[in-house]
Amino acid sequence: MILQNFKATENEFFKVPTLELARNLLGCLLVKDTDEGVAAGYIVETEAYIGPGDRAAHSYGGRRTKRTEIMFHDAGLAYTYQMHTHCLVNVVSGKIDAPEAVLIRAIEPYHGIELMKKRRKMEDLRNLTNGPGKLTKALGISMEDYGRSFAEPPLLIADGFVPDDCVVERGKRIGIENTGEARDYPWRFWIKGNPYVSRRLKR
DNA sequence: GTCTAGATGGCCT
DNA sequence: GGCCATCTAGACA
Repeated sequence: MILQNFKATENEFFKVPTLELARNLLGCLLVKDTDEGVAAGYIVETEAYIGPGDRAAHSYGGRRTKRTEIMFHDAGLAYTYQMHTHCLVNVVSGKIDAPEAVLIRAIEPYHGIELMKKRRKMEDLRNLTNGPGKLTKALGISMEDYGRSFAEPPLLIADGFVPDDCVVERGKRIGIENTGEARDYPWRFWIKGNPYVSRRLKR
C-alpha cells in the first residue's frame, strides 16, 4: 500500500497559533485512505476560524454543541460538517478549550487522480478539488472522519513541498457575508497563482 | 415539535 | 448573475 510512503506530520506541527497553522498548512499533503484506494493532494488554500470572538466561526461566543465539540479538543483533529449537499473539512487548532479551526478550501491533485475523477464524475483536472466541497468528495472525506486525527491513517496531513518560490497571498474569507465585522478579517491564505485555488468571485 | 439559514456546487439563462 | 438541491444544527416554543 502506498500509504506508507507518506510521513504523517508530527503532532507538534499543529500546536501553533491558528493563523500560523493556516499559513503552514499550505504545501502540505492531505491524504485519505479508503477501500477504494489512496487519494492525496497538496493544500493550496486555507481559512482560519478563530473561536469565541469570530462571528463567522461556528464556535462564535463559545458555542459548544454536538457539532462544535471537537473544536474544543486537541489541535490536529478533524472537524467535518455538512454544508448543503456537501461535507467540509477543517483542521482543529488552538489549545484545549480554545475552539479554533482551519478550513481546507482547495488542494492540488497529486495522487489517486483517477479515483478522484471517478468520485467527482468528471475528467477536468482543474475542477476536481478547487473548492472545499469538491476536495472532500474527491478524497472520500465524509462525516465519518469527524474527530479523527490527521496524524494517523486513514486520514493524514503529511509533509509536502516547501513552497519556497511560491508566494503566499492573504485576504478576506469567502462566503461569510452576513457576519458583520468578521466578514473583512484577512484570514484566508492561498498560494499565489496556483490554478487549483477556488474561485468564487462574489463580494 | 417546527422553522430557518448556511464556511457550496452545478446547472441554467 | 440566478436558482436550488438537500439536510442538519441550533434556536425557539
